[in-house]
This record gives sequence, C-alpha cells and structure tokens, in this order.
Amino acid sequence: MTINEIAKLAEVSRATVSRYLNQGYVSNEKRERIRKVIEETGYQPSSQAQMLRTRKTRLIGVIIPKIDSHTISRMVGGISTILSKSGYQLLLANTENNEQEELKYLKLFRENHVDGVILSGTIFTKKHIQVLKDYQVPVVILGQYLSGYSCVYQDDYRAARELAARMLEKTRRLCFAGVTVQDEAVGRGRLQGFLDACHAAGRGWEESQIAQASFQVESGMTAARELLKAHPDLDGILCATDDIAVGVILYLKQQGKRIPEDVRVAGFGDTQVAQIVEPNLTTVHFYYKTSGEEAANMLLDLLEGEASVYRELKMGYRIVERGSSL
Amino acid sequence: MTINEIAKLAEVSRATVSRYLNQGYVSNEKRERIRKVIEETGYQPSSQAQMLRTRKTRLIGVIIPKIDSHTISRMVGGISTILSKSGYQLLLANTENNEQEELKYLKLFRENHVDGVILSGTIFTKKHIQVLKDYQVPVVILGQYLSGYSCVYQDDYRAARELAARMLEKTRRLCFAGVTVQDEAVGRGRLQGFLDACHAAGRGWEESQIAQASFQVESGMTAARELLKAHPDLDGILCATDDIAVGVILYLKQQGKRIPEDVRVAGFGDTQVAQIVEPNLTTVHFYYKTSGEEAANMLLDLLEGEASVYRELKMGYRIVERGSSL
DNA sequence: TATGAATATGAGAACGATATCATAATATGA
DNA sequence: TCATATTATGATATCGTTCTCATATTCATA
Repeated sequence: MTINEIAKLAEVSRATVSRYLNQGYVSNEKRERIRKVIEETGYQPSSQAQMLRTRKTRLIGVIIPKIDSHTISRMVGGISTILSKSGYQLLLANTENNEQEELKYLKLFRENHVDGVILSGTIFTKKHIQVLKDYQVPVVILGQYLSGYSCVYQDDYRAARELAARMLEKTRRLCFAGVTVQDEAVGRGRLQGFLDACHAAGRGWEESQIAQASFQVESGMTAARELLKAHPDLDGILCATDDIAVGVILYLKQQGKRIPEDVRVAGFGDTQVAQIVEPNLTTVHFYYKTSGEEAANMLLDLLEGEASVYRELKMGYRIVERGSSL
Repeated sequence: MTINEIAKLAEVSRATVSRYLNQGYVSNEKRERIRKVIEETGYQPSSQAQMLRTRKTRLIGVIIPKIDSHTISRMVGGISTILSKSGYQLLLANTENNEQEELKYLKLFRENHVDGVILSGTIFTKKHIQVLKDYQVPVVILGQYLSGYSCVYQDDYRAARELAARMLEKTRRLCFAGVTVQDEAVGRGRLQGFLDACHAAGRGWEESQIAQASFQVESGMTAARELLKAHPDLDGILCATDDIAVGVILYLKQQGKRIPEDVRVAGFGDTQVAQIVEPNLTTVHFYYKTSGEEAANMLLDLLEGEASVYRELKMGYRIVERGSSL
C-alpha cells in the first residue's frame, strides 16, 4: 500500500492524501473518503520515504559506556520513557567503555540519520570535543559537565565534599578509593570533593591514602588491600562507587575488620547492592532515572525549537546514611 | 554530497559510482578516480535513500520488558555485540512489563521497517501469537520457548528440577516462592521443575507451600512472610529469581532464622547480588549474555539467508552452590 | 572468424513520500 | 460589489539512492 493507491481508491490526488496525513487543508467530504480507505486498507506511510523527503528520522542515538550497569540502565530507562512518549525511537550504542567506539558511533549516527544524540560518556578527549564541535545535530551530554554544551550531570563534587566531611567527623584517618581522574565526573569530581573536605577540616593527606580502582567489585577489594597495607591504622574509606565500596567491605571483613566499628565505609550511587551488603552502605543517591528524562527533554527542546541554545543542568543529590558509616 | 556530485567530479555516471559502492563491475581506472573523489569529499551515501530503494534498514528492533534488570541488560549486551559487528543497529524498546506495549512496539517496528526483531517477553497472549503469525520480518524470541518460532531460551524446567532435587535432599519441608505462571519460563517452567522434583522424591506438597511473588526484592520478603506463617516448620525456600531469594533471606534473618542452618534458600539467575548477600546465594547460572549473542546470530542467519527456517535453541545452565544452601 | 560469456558503462525508471506552485472556489470585510 | 483572504485541489518536481535495460568492449573457445 502506497500513498498513490490510497489516492486512487479515494479518488483524490496523492497530494491531498499527504495533506490529510499532515493536517493540511482537506474538505470534509474528501477527508472522510480518505479516512475510510485508509481504515479499510490499513495503510501506513513508509517511514523511509518520509525520512528521505523530510530529512527527519525521529531516531535518537544514545551512546552509553556499558549497558549492564545499574546507574546507566536507570538513565536509559528515563530516556526511553520520554522519547517514546514523543514518538521518537532510541538507537542504542554500547561502547563497552571504549572511547574509540564512542567516536565511531558519533560518526555513524551522524552519517546515518539520527535527529539527535544523547552521549553518556566517561572520558572526554580532545577528539571528542572536536567531533562534537561541528556536529550537525543536537547533542546532549549525560553524566558529565562539558562547558558550552547541553548537559545533564550530577553534582559529584559537592556530594563528595559533603559526604567526605561527614566521614571526617567520625574518622581519624580517612582514605579514598576512586577511579581514573580522566573521568571528570566520577574520577576527578569525587576525588576533588574528598580532598577539599580534608583541607576544610584542616586534615592533611598523603598520596598513599588514595587508591585507584575501576568500576568492578573486585577492584574495590584490591584497592582496600593496598590502602590497608599503606595505612594499617585507617578507620574510614570513601569509595567513588557503590561497587568499589562493596569490594572494600568484602575485603575488610575478610581481614577481620568490623564495619563500621573498625572502619567506616561509604560509596556513591545508591545502587541495589547498597541495601543488600552487610552492613548496609552509606551512599549518595543520585537521580539517575530523572537525569535521563531531563536529558531527553532537553534534547526534545533543542529539536523542536523550544530552545535553540544549550543549557547546563546540574542535578541534586541526597546522602543516605546507613550502617556502614554509623 | 550526493552520488550525483561524486559522479560528476569523477566524470563517470551515477550508476558506476553505485556499482563502485556495491562491488559491481568497475574498471580499475574509474575505480581509482571514484575512490579519490570519495576520499577527498568525505562522501557518505544517504542511508535514508538506500533504505527507501533497497527496502533494507539494517535496523533490528529489540523489545525488552525492563532495562534496569541485570539479566536483561546482560542479554542486550550480547545482542549489541553481535549486531554491531555485522553493521546492524539496535532499536531499543522498553515495555516496562506491559504486554500491550509489546504489541504496540511490534507493530511500530513493522511499520518502521526494521529488518528483524528480537523479542524478549515474559507473558505471551493469543494476541501476541496472532501478531507474530503474519509478521513480515524475522523474529527471534529470547527467553521464552514458543513452538514453531525461532527462539533462544533457558532450560528453566530442568534447572529448577535439578536444583529442587538437591534442596529436597537437605530439607524436610521445602517451599517455593515463584512468579506468575503466565510467564511460561520463569513462572511455569521453574514451578513445574520444583513440583516434579517433589514428586520424584516421593514428597507431597500443598498449595500453601507455594507463594507468588513478583520480580522485586520486596515481594520476596512478603512471600517469605506468607510461607513462614503457613509453615512455621519450613526449612527451605526455593525462589524463582535471585531478587526474590534476597528478599526471602532478608526477611528470614529479620525473624531470627539462621541461614542455612534453620532455612536453606536458593535462587535463579546468578546476578550480582548472589555473591553479596549473606550468606552467598546458591543459584543457577544462566548464560544470559551468550543467549543474547545466540539470538542475534540466529536472527542474522535468518536475515542473510543462511537459514530460512526457524530453530529452537535451549541453553545449558550451571548450578552454583554457595552458603545459603550448604 | 564467428559465437557466446564475461566485463564495463550509462540512461532512465523506480522507491514512496512531501514541497512547491498554480489555480479555483468560497468566505470575509470595506 | 469588488478586493482580498482563506480554503481546497492537483500537477509536477524532488529527496538520493539502486535497479533494469540497452549497448559496447574484451576475451576465450569452437
């Protein structure tokens, strides 16, 4: 079924059918004839033809570093809700934490047809900036702050600083298990918050109080081992993610430490495991799903001309104190 | 940049450029000219025009019930790996466990002319079968068995039967916390495995030994409460998912029960929490990521004509015994 | 040296919609 | 009543590819 056949059956011109479909002028008489024919035939306009002609695809490219992560899948959930409500579809690209893949998909999406892109990256290189600079369609960055670009991100710095301050009150020697500072948000932001809180509390710190982990539980165990080796007297570890914190807790318990009596631990993200690990984990709740929704809305504004200029949205947070730091 | 401009610059016909792009006959001389022009201009064929002309979109629709679930995101990860390797893109639809949404997306995808669909559903109604019956593009069902259709699914029944048999050896009164039997795989399959294991072991069972939960941890707690009320002497609970099992464990511990000494517990799925909850959870490891990969490969076979007929693939499993049932 | 494959090329149609333009009919206002 | 919006319609061009077909050239084979 094509628009031509509909036109023939309804005894009108192809143009009139198109107008019917796109709310143009159509007399009641012909409108009814067309409606009937479309209903009988179950006609659906070819979206490919529409895409070619209108240069709009109603597809949004979503680039994420890892699909099987609670924080990210929550964001994707939020994005998906908003987009589908507005009749857009979601083209998903999973980069498996490979920045090269991010660039590849940015290019692929541009060439291919998306109306806009939501990029949830971790590490931004100069290459990224360059590709983003003259990108033909609107892009919203999710989870990272990037000056001059539309972005939705968490207040990692303040959250870390506040949580660290609370931890400092209860500890004599607080250590930090973070991730690479190439990751501006989770790496740099949370570390800086920790450092500034130490400074504000008049507490010095040494390089050896900071361990670098990755995003897995296992790396948290390794980090805890390193920290404990360098500082056998440590009585607190602030971890850049809940998964790291879980690894830290597992290792500390293995070593016979009691939590929180001997060592207080906290994480970030308020993922599912925070309420399951024992003791329950003190952590920072970020509004990931809402962030995804906001990013999608921001992109829609950009697409539908409500706003032609970028906006930067910093999301709030909530510290959740549980057994691991009491 | 269009193919016409490339043709003009390379001083050949549009058809020759098209042949160059689609490995048709082109002389070395012209081939080189075209190559050079394309390189200089950075020309990329319009995928919309290609879609319209070839009636292929290189898009695969993926319908899932919930994005922020460990099992599902692992499957999506597997799908994504395979598809992107073959130059297909993934159109994601998240139904939030709403079967109506599934139908909606099946229709939407068909209209949008995806090349194929991977459907990871939980509940199949007659409506589903009817829509699938005369679906114009290949569909692979993931996670459920559907006779006569390409599908990749877990051996829920055997896994449940085997795990239940092991649990029965160590318990006098084993209960079951499952999900709705409308879900053939997780609901019906795992329950039936449990029942048949009871029968094989010469153990009767009463209706009240079976509680119905949903997919959340909280529902596991409720289920445990019901079961414990009906059977204060229970010494084992087999749970249809890890999350339910975690809820069960949390509730039992709250009630002062020791695990596994007083009550043995096991789950299904081997999700992250299984290794974090205390005691660690005995569970069934399913190869979710591999299932996703297999489903994607199956679809590609269907698409690329390697196989024109459906295949049914039942995946193996591995029982992982941990502290909760020892 | 005919004969037929295999190789090579371009003109023009087709895919299925929307956009532009010309034009007619009707409604509105001074 | 006349000028001017507003409503209504269809013919035709266009989006950027690939497909079909006609035709020409080269090469191996009988």
